[in-house]
Amino acid sequence: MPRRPAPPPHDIGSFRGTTKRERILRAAVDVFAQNGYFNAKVTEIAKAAGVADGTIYLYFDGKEDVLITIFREYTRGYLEQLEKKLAGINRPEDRIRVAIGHHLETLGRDRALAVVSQVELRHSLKFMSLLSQQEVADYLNMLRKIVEHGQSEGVFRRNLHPQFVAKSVFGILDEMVTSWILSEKEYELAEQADQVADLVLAGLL
Amino acid sequence: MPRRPAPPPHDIGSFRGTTKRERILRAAVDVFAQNGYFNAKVTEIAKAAGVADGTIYLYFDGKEDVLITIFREYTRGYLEQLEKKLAGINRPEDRIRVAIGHHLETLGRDRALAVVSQVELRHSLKFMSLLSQQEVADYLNMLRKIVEHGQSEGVFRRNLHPQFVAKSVFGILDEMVTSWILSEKEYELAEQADQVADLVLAGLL
Amino acid sequence: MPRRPAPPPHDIGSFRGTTKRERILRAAVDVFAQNGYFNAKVTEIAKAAGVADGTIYLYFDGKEDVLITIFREYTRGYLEQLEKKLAGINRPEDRIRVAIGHHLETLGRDRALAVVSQVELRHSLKFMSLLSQQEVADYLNMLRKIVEHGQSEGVFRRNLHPQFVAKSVFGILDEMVTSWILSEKEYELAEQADQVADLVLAGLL
Amino acid sequence: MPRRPAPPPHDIGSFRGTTKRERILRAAVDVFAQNGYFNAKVTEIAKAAGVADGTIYLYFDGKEDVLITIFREYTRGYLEQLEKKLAGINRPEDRIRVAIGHHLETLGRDRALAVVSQVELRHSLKFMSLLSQQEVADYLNMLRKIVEHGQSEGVFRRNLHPQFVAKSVFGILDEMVTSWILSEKEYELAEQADQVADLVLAGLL
DNA sequence: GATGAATGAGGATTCATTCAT
DNA sequence: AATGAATGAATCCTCATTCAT
Repeated sequence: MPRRPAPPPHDIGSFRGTTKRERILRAAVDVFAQNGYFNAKVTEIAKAAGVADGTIYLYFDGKEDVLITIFREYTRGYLEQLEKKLAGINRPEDRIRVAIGHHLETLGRDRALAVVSQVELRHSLKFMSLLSQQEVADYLNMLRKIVEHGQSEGVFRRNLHPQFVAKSVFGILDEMVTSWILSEKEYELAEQADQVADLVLAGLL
Repeated sequence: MPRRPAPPPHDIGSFRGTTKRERILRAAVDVFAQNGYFNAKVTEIAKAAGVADGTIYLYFDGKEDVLITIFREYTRGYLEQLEKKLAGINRPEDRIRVAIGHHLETLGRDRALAVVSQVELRHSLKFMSLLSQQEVADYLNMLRKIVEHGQSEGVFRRNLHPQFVAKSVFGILDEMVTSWILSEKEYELAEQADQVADLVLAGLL
Repeated sequence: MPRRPAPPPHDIGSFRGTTKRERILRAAVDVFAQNGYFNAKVTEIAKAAGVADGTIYLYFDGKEDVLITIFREYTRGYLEQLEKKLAGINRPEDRIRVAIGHHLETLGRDRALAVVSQVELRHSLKFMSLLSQQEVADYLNMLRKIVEHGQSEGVFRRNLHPQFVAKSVFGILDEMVTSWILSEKEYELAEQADQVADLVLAGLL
Repeated sequence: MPRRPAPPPHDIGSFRGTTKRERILRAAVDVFAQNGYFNAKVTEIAKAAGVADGTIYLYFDGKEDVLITIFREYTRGYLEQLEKKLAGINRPEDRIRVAIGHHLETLGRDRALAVVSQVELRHSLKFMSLLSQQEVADYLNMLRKIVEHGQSEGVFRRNLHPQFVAKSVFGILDEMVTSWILSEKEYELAEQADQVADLVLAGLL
């Protein structure tokens, strides 16, 4: 197994750096978003990144590894930042609002990344299983703990299963993002944060 | 002169018939669910359907048309049945519960179809756009009208945008289905209908 | 595993038929002889056979399988014919002469096949092992039995190991063929049969 | 201005030295023997030699040049040593025995070199032609002269063509070496020297 | 209508070689 | 002299689609 350059330590989630590795990842996000994973040609990614085709294989095992890496590094950064934001917040309602806001702000900032997240990362059952095992599970756990905390504080209703609520919140957010990338109207995704939080907290009634 | 046999009129949504066309659609659902759309080979679908490769092209324009047809015919049957179920129901809360139950029951009944619905139909932005334009829009409209009706009756809170609520409900249901197909545990999807309805109706607080 | 058309039963060793399978094998012999196995492009074989690239994969598992098949079918035919020729011959010296003649006549008749046999089939240790296990072993066994018969008849010296003699005869013949394909002079390979037999039978002294 | 360092004069045939050039040649013999010439990667040779990939190109024109060099330098050493061994020997039978012994001892001593010699050096017609023109021809000439000497002394039969006998002896030896490297049994190649000589000298009868 | 043998465009990947350091 | 990251040409194989039967 050929050694390869180690991933750079501090630019997680942004891919904005100028190392070849970062340029490849960023180019891949754009090309995947444009054409879809299966229709994306490695040559296109290379061209978009300004490197030779073969260079991609110095940094990644192949096309699929590029996609997985995008997801892994993006998710890691996403979760780290969310934890930081939650650090000083104690009221369960506020914690839910922060999580909701973070989700919509982060994806609303980068449409190509959102497309990859909502569409390309889900192109097969095998791939979805892979991802839902680790990273998505971590995210759902964070949401679940917020709910549990709210329930133990007596702020949230206790007859709802926390894991179920976590999935529901994720489902709503997920649909908002998908709807946004498919929408022909231009609007700020993050604008919907309050509405989502209101619905989740107060219900329909 | 018609290029191909017209679709039969009355077996929509089931694919259980024994015409070649139906057998192809059913086989395609299974093969797409098994391997994913891109990895599914036309030959495999033909073999599973018990027809020759070329026969598929007598009934469909190609592989993609098969997938689109699955979606179209499935969705049409789905919506027709939902409308029937809603026919005698008047209370907005009950109407929501019926819609939620229908969603989870229908997909919970056929895992392969659920996989195609949750995974394969979303494999590209172009495809998602196509579908969300018409059929998904119809479904969201039905949900929206239920919400509007509830609001005009004074049963539902009026400060929530009906379209937004419709998308949220869809998002929750969607996540429940996805979570179900990815789950290693065996459980009945429809069991979650009440929990979903409770959350939607009463909120977290 | 896709079924593939069964090999035709009666034209073993010649490849002169006009089925696609035979045309591919014959074309492969020529292209391998011309450029060497590793430098031979599948496209070239297809073009030489007058079929599309993909057609080769209907009949063979790949480039390597084509080479193996050439060897297998050629050798089978070779051994069958040798057995027939030996059928009516009883004197050990004559049997040796027939075997020697058969070897040189068969390869001397088809230079491209001789090149494949002497060069391309030996391009790797793994490949040589594969081939020497079965087919070459069969050939050596035939030669060995001729020697054993001669020894038991009291015609051949008994202090030589029959397997060793078989290998020696094979080695001499092999070198004559190789030398012939490398030679710039044009001569009939089969002309050397008597000389080889003389040397083998009478030795240098 | 010379493009590369001149080959060192005195370590011919051994490659055991510790100059980079020698280490590369020795590593190449091992890697070629292991994987075959075409499957051998330059990177592997470099790693085995403990040098950088690019360094190989300071000493050789490329992968093929490495293989040719191995052959050239090995053969030169082989022939020089054989000449020395023959220096004091006069009887034709003994001279033949010495040549046979030298062949089997030299290759029997280094299996990797034997593999390269029997397999890798013969991977293409073009390559075989190249080699048979010069070095192999020299070797055959040596053997031929031994035979001619024996004939003029009246020790060997005169009705055999000396060049033909030389090729035959070479063919037998070649087959013994090939058989040895393919054999699963462990045995000393040189043990067969007497048997070969016996057969060559006395024939089957 | 049905068949399935045949097609051939298309693309991920490899690896010998280069050259700036 | 030595390095090894980068290059990019080269090719085997896949598989959706066609069409003669």
